[in-house]
Amino acid sequence: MKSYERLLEHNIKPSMQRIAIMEYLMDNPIHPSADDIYTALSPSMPTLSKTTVYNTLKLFSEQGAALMLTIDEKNTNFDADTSVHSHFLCRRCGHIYDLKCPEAIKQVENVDMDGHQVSEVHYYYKGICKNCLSKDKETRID
Amino acid sequence: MKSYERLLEHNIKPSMQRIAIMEYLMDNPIHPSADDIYTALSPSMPTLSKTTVYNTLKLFSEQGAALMLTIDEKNTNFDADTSVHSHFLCRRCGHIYDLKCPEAIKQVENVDMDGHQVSEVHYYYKGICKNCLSKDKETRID
DNA sequence: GTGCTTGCAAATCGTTTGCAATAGC
DNA sequence: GCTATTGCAAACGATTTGCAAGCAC
Repeated sequence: MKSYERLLEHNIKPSMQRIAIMEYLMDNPIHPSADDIYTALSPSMPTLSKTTVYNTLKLFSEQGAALMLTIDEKNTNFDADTSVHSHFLCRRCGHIYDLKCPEAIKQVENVDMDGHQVSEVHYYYKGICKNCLSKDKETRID
Repeated sequence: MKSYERLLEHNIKPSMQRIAIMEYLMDNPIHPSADDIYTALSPSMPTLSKTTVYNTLKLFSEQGAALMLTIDEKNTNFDADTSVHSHFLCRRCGHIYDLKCPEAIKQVENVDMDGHQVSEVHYYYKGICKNCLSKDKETRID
């Protein structure tokens, strides 16, 4: 069970709840919010509380086991993929896409940060996603 | 008066409140929150309401006259400098620093965005700032 | 049984909404 | 006078807190 090992790797003591939340994050790379996770797990874990979801996600991000994304002004979103990559938020449909981090950027970390010690990097892009763009084309009257 | 012209440039009809808020943003490039701005202006504008500050900042960011930063999970911060640059948040003191956007990154926009139409770019770094680092050194017992 | 984890209910707080009062052309 | 802007009070909603109960070693 991958999620279990993932917790150990990040010095997080496993519990039923923690395993379930990590598993959900790893199996559903859709950048869910705390509420999304609670709603998804609640049916199969009726005693799960939202507080536990919040506590657990906070723990994960502190331990580096998940990324806390603040790309969407309305919600905090979570990502089990902690490798260096960028995110794109569609202003129309609200989806968050993963983007390869452009090669040019990868070199940049820890270089020329003006003396600050960097431990987290977030590259956010916002606009209209290609799916919403193509819907525009379909319905346009030329 | 610079802030007045700035509003016109972005098709924002000037008003006392809008001018004051833009002026505060331009004169205080400390990435204030809505509440910071309200608190700062309130003494000299006793009838100013927080609602107006929120409405105005929303308008500014929609019109491209200011950036809405979501680097800090707790607060939304605003920046009158809309040129391409990065931000660094110190986890210890909470300050947000402007950073030159590394040359390598500047080229990247609108390139290889996987077909998505990008209208906003946010580069966020988090960690411990150089000032907090040097305080650590002073008090360390070697 | 000690300490960590969980979960409920209540509180918090930044932000938004509804709507009436006001200002500007 | 008509339209946009402002501001108050109330609502909202995501997240946090206090604390009691449960679990694990």
